[in-house]
Amino acid sequence: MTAQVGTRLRSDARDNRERILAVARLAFATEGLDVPIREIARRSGVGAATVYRHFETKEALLAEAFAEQMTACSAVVEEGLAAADPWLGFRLVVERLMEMHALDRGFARVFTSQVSQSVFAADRDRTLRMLLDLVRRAKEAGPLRRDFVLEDLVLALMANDGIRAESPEIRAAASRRFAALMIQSFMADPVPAPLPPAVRLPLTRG
Amino acid sequence: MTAQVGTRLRSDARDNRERILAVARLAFATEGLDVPIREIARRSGVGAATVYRHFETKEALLAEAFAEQMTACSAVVEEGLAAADPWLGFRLVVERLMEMHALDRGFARVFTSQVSQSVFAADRDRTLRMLLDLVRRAKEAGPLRRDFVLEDLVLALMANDGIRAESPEIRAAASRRFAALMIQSFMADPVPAPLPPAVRLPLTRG
DNA sequence: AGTCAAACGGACGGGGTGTTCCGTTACGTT
DNA sequence: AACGTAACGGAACACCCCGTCCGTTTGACT
Repeated sequence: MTAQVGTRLRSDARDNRERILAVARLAFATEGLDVPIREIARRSGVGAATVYRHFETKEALLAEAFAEQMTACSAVVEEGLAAADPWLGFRLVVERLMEMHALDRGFARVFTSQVSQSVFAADRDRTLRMLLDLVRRAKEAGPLRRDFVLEDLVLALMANDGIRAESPEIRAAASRRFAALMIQSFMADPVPAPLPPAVRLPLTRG
Repeated sequence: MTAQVGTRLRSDARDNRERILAVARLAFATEGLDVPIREIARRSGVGAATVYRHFETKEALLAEAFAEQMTACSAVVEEGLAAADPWLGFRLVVERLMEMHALDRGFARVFTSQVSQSVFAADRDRTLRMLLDLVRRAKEAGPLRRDFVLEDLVLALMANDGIRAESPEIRAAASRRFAALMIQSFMADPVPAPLPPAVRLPLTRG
């Protein structure tokens, strides 16, 4: 059973727990969700059993590892809601969410995972529902196209997750340009705006 | 070693080879690249060794299975090049490529795979290079934004691959809407156009 | 220092995958 | 019909994964 948060842990246990979480966050962010538990244990300097003593299953570890990312998403949405101009707030949310997802492969994946039973679905849906108000206001204010639906943002986020690159830096750059393009497409009366720099993907050198 | 194409195969061998290819194409298209070779062998009614006798490695099987999809891509681009209006041609290419990728998870994945050594990279790059002319003409004609680069299409295709859904139908519908959005964002002087219907993704029911 | 339960980690079982070995089958030719 | 070989397929190999068991270590408290 997962150790209770309220329960006093032995000092070594508490240290191990936090070290495992830190290692897991980094590993999942940079390498994706399929990093083996054993590998996380190895990098944490513990045995595999110790990881399982602290986290019932791999999904439990994922849930805890991404908890702060999840709340960071909520924070971004709240920031967007607080903006004076709803369209600016909406843009900010799109840009920030996509950047977060670009910098954390693992989180991006679980955020858009389709499994409704997932531990993340509830939090994600709450975050997205908060956005509904911002969307409504951005439509009323004019700049957001009327036929935009929340699912379009989900679509854009899933699409953003599809962007792969050799390094987090390149992926972030590609994601920035992608976000700018998507925002263009969400505008009711688009005024062409300059885009972030294009990225050089490992394709035709021509 | 993979059986030579020119070499006369025994009738049963030839039958098996084509059955394996057909099964592999369907499996990779509907279930993705990680369908086990064993499973493909089982569905083909042969042993695993028989698959390996016809295809040196799994990647070789992938290459051959997606060969016709690869040429279909070239055909789409040529169709686009042949269009009288380069912008219409460009739109057609984007829409058709994205639809193809939405209907074939496996092909989508290998087409945008970053491994330059990949057997697909050469064909893909040749196809993309053909597009350069269409892009240039679409820019000169006016509708395509001047700061568009070919990498943006690759970006869009990778993004399209990120769209996941429960069924191929839903994925295709989502992809259609996504393609329309991307095309909007590629326009130099966007005139808001109606979008294909929104998709109901398994998220907030609100 | 002594004690004891909490915490640990190496080894294990069960399952999966790509690929190969080798004894068996069956096609095609005489 | 007989025969040689191309082709076959089940079993095996090597590797990796998740999750658990159990004998050993170690922190905390007296």
